[in-house]
Amino acid sequence: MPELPEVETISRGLAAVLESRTVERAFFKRPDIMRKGSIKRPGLSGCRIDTVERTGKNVVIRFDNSFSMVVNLGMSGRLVVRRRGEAYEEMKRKHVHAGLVFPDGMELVFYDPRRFGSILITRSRDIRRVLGIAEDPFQMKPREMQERLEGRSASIKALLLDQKIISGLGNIYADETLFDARIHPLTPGGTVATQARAILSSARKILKKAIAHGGTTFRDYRTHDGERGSFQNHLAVYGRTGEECKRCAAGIERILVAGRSTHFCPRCQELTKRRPASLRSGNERRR
DNA sequence: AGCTTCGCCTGCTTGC
DNA sequence: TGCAAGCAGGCGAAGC
Repeated sequence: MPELPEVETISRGLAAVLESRTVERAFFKRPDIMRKGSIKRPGLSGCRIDTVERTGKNVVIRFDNSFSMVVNLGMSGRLVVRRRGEAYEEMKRKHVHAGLVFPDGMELVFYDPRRFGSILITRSRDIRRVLGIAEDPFQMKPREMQERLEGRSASIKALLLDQKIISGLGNIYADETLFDARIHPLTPGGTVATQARAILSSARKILKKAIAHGGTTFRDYRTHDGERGSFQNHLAVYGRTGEECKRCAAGIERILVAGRSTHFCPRCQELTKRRPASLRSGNERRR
């Protein structure tokens, strides 16, 4: 489940290994992993990798011929650099969907068993615009975040997961952010618009810490080296259903919000103010 | 348009 | 032990 910290970790690792390398050839084995709007047959042979960076939850590899390869890892996707053919010793061949081969015998492999991931090749430099996603928590101004929340009746959890509102957060870090900000996940976005600054600052704090730990590995996520992250040992609520809240010792609860399992402390993140019925969403009932 | 649910996909876990 | 059902979830599509 690569979210911003995991993708940042992968991108940094790849940047160190790939930047200034020349591509011998590229391969794309499964057409269905290519995102719609992607350039179909990009000429990547012989071009050089300028930079590897992160945009939202995407790894962006920029080439010197103005092409960019945008990789979304979905939830089980991995990008690993290995000696040619070696990737298959640890990963099933049928799940390797694309890759870049380099002249010195190394290759970058895109592996994704669940195939929720995708690849987009574009000539545009504005990746966020091509993907239709918003700034991430490090880029977004509190004022902008506030405007995006104002008048919204959807739960703050659903809005934090919406990459068009703010990018980079997934299920884990949305829960962790709301715990830190002491906001109940079912709170309608509009009612916490004025807390935009606090939400952003919580998100940044959590994300920074997670990046410092190399991200969170529950099962699938690995760095470009195949290493695990360690932030799962520092999570306050995610995956801790029934365990004690680290702040108040109440039992962490798990409910379904926006179709996602959602973890929170019922005491620290109380749904306090009663809002007008017109703002109340239909599924505030706990399931 | 806003909001919510669904379905894609595989592999691990749970329960009978 | 074996097998089916349940679950995980990013994201786009469909439905309300």
